[in-house]
Amino acid sequence: MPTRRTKLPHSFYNRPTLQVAEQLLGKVLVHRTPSGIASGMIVEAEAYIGEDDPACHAAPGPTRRNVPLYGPPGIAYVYLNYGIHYLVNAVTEADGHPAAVLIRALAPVGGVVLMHARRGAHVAGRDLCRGPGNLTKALGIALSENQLDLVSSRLTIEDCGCRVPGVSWGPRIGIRVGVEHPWRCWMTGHPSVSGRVIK
DNA sequence: AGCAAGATTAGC
DNA sequence: CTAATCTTGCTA
Repeated sequence: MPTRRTKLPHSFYNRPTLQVAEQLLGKVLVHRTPSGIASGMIVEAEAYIGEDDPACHAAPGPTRRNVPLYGPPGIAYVYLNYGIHYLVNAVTEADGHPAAVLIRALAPVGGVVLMHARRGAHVAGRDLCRGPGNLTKALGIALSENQLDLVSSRLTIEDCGCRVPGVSWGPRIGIRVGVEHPWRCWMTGHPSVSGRVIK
């Protein structure tokens, strides 16, 4: 019998963001579209916490773009980065407290054929959802998925009962401010973790 | 109104 | 190393 998958409840996200980030590792991000269902296990995530975190989108205060961060936990925050890539976050902590976990990499679980169709047939399996912009493309996540409820919408995060063998922590990558916080976590040694070095 | 920078990626 | 491409927030 396959392990029963259960959607993570809102209470899962209504906790300190670092704790949510670590516990999201091993969980499965699922997107159901008319084209089919695609899913992947989260292997890398970063925490962005409050207006005092210079790298958090909430740093300038509330704006039209970052309003989801100020809303209730368990909601998706999707935005366009560099004008090209969509990045997906899970909003955390109590309503009114802006914080979120950025999903940076997945290990493909289901819908691999669909992922190849979206990303290109030449892409290696371990690279299909490697990197925050790549995984949204593979799962078909765009601005239309912004503010979806991760508990009850077509975009969900589920617990498959997977055990995480090891977790590593380090500085967040791809940012120029806030690098002093070791708020990036990943499954130690997993091949789908984005290991890009930023100068 | 104009401009620089940004939680990235692919290609040369 | 650099282009691609668009929203935000600051300056004028």
